[in-house]
Amino acid sequence: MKTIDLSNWTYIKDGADKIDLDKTFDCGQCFRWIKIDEHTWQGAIQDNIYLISEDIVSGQKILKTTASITEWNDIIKLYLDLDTDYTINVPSNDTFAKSAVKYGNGIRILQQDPWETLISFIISQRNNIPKIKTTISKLCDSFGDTLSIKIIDLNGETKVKTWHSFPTADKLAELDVSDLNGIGLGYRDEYILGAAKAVKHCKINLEKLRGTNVSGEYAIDNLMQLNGVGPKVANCVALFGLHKLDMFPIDVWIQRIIDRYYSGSLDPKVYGDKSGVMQQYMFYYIKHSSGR
DNA sequence: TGCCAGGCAGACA
DNA sequence: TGTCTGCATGGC
Repeated sequence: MKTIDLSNWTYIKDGADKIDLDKTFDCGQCFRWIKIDEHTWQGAIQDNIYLISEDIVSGQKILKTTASITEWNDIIKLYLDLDTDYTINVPSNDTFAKSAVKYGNGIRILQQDPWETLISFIISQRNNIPKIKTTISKLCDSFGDTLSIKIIDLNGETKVKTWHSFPTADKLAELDVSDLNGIGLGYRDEYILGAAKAVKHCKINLEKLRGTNVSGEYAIDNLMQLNGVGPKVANCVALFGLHKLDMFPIDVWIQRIIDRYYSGSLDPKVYGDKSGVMQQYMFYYIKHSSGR
């Protein structure tokens, strides 16, 4: 059983100024990270639970984590994408994009599990973010493996908490539509089962699509072979699950921006090979600022 | 109570 | 090829 000792944090200075945890975990790219206090987020990476927190020490921003320094360097730093340069050259007359970059600064595009991302964004269609989170949580509680974590608090008292992993493709592929009643998937239930069977039977290989030698366009063509996966969901999976940072999902919010600020037409290529980062800045900006 | 949500598939012209 | 419509569910 994994133990989290809240009196034993690992302190990280390197890269701390590159990330804003609130923006990163609350910008709509992931749905299972939970804010447990003013500065701390809890989530799972590769079925291990971690806490990550922000703090100020001697006037300098630092990160604190319950992970070991080895886990940080080998797993979490990569997951948070802290080694990637997010510099974007914005055209000088593109005032909306400039504002979005400033407002969204600190968002990192997480290197999430492709399978979880695929199912999460199939669920996302015609749903709002609170509903997406509720539905995914029910799916995990019903069909994920139960993980137990021992938490030692600051008083030395031990509590055991349970957590459910994201259900595997093999697990979901065994199910019938009726098994998904009560999850709240609505008409998406058959899309989920179809995707699970496609992955189980190797009709689509998400790990292969994740390869750096595979283009975003090729990945999207493959993803759209799945019933229930259209251009928007495929772009989100490519960006958030396959880490194709040049993909630019166009949802109702981005389309609203394009209509309002770009006279109905915007070529994401103007933002270079990090246009997906720009897309997320714009999405966060329009949803959270008074500019909406 | 009614509106709407990080869309999609299928029908139709 | 482009446009239109129905779709399950629940948060607000």
